[in-house]
Amino acid sequence: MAETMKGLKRTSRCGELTVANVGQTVTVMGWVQKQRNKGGIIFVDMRDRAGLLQVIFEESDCGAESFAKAEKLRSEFVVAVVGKVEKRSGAVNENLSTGEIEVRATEVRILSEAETPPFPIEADSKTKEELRLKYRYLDLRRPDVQNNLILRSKITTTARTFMDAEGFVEIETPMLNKSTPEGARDYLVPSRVHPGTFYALPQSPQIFKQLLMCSGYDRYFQVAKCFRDEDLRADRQPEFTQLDLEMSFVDVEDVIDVTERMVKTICKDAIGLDVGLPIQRMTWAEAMNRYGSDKPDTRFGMELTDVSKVVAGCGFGVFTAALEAGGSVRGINVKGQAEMPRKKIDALIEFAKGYGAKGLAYMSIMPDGTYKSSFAKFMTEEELKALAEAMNGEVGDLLLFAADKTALVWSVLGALRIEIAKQLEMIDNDKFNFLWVTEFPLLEWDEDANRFVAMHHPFTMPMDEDLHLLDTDPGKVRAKAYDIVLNGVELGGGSVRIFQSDVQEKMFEVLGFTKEDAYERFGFLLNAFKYGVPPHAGLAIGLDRFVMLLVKADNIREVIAFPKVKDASCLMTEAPGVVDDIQLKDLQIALDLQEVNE
RNA sequence: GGCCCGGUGGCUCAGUUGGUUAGAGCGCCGCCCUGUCACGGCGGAGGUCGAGGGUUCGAGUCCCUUCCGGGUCGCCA
Repeated sequence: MAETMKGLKRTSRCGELTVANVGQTVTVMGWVQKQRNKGGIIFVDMRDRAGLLQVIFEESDCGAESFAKAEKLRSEFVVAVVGKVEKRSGAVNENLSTGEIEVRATEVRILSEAETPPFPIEADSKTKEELRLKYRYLDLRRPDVQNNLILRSKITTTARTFMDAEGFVEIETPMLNKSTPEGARDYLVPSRVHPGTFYALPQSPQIFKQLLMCSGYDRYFQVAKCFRDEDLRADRQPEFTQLDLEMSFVDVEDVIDVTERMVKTICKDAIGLDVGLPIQRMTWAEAMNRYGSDKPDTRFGMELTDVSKVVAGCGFGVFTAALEAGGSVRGINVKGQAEMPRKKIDALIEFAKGYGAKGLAYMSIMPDGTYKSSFAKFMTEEELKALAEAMNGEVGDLLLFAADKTALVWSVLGALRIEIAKQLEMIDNDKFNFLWVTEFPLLEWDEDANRFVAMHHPFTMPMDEDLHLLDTDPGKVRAKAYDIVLNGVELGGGSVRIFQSDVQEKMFEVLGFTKEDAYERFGFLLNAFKYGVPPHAGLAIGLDRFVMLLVKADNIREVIAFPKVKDASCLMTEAPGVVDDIQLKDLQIALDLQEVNE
């Protein structure tokens, strides 16, 4: 039934034609968006990745055979049309880029017929994501997803061009690697040739790019696919892409400089956004104290205030107990929300509990100047007044407090601050606030493992002025590590790497690795360092998140062609799947599946 | 693993304190229509209410279990 395109050659995309093409005879090919049959005249909207084009069929132009075919056209048929570009004699369609013109068909061929799709192929889809992902090949026809992927392609091209001009060499690193537990779970790939052994897919090209520095490539860049077998989120997929770079003979400033110029170039190219340089910087300590987060959203205020000193010795046991346990009491001031209904406050308390808070203390400054508070009866009028003043509380404000271990207080208020800002629509969606967060702690204490773990990774260089603390007070050591944050989302991060073996050994020691452990896992890197290693540093930017934020998508799946769903499966291919016994036998793998009950 | 939200014709949704034969818009199918573009007119088809069990005279609605999708905490060096 379907016809061939023999003898025809496409002359342009549907959406690319303009008034400049009027008078030309063109051949266009694409999908039928919509057919409108008026009887003696038929309008067909054709669609390709460039946009829509109206084709007009009249029997006097195209002959009886083509007219009969035009009558048969249904949505998503693939057609080739030969015709002449004309200025519309009817009304102009303001909504279309091709709205001033149309193609008067002289011939049509039906290259492929189509069943009615399970959901409409149109922008701003209202269809359930489940269905869209099952038929992703249809969903990918929709103009908004197409625009996202086309923009993504443009961004990687811009990044490559920029990095090339800056003297970076793009080098591919292996997908099949040795597993180095520590950090995220690895995706494992069994080896057939070496039964019982496994490759691991890379969580990042970290070690390889450091080795490339040892090998003298000086400046490395890669659009790198990475894999982490962890649970998904709206901005997290098990496989994702990083704009990954590493540089030799540099320090923090050099990496920040080249990165922010790359980011600026990409933003300008992709969406015409001017990013002012230098990008604002904030130390990790300042970010935590002001925003309760190491990736603060600076598009709105409502910053945290430490009131530990103000409430010290007050009569409210929840506050004093937290302080005695070495924690702190901090609050946020929700301006003008003194009258927030009890029900909404309770919901916020529940929200805080989700982050591990035992509760939230609140205090409203009423219009008559009195305080309505969950803890008023435990405090004197003077204490309440001092607290309100410390919070810059004015009439009409709602003050919310958390008291606990400081890390928990930060996390609770940091999350609460964002939740409230969303509820009260305090966030300007047109803003793109970039921020560098610097001077991260080198280590963090792992309660479960009862030891320090690297906050970034074990090759991160301590700050020069904190080096001496590595022996005496490792928890206080700050690292030459930096994250770039956009609108409260961690866009990327990196660090200066340790290149002196004595510092590296000390680091492993603090992490509780024996020399044998260290060599077992990273021997090739440590050995490489013996043969002349340049000081080096690098960074990686999450490409998927970057694109997501630039197109204002609300999840990362909108900028990935074939994403996985929450449980890391693919609704279209149904991956992961079971494999043949023959394949398993080849790999000498026996399954030992546990019944999942309880 | 925990918590929260959702699942009703192809799509998006409505469905009251449990009560006749489960509705709407869009889409789809047929006929008509020479300037439509959210085309229009006339007619029509299409539903195991995610699945299983229970309560009840009676369940889309209440209860239990389970599957699927989303958000989030844990997790993500």
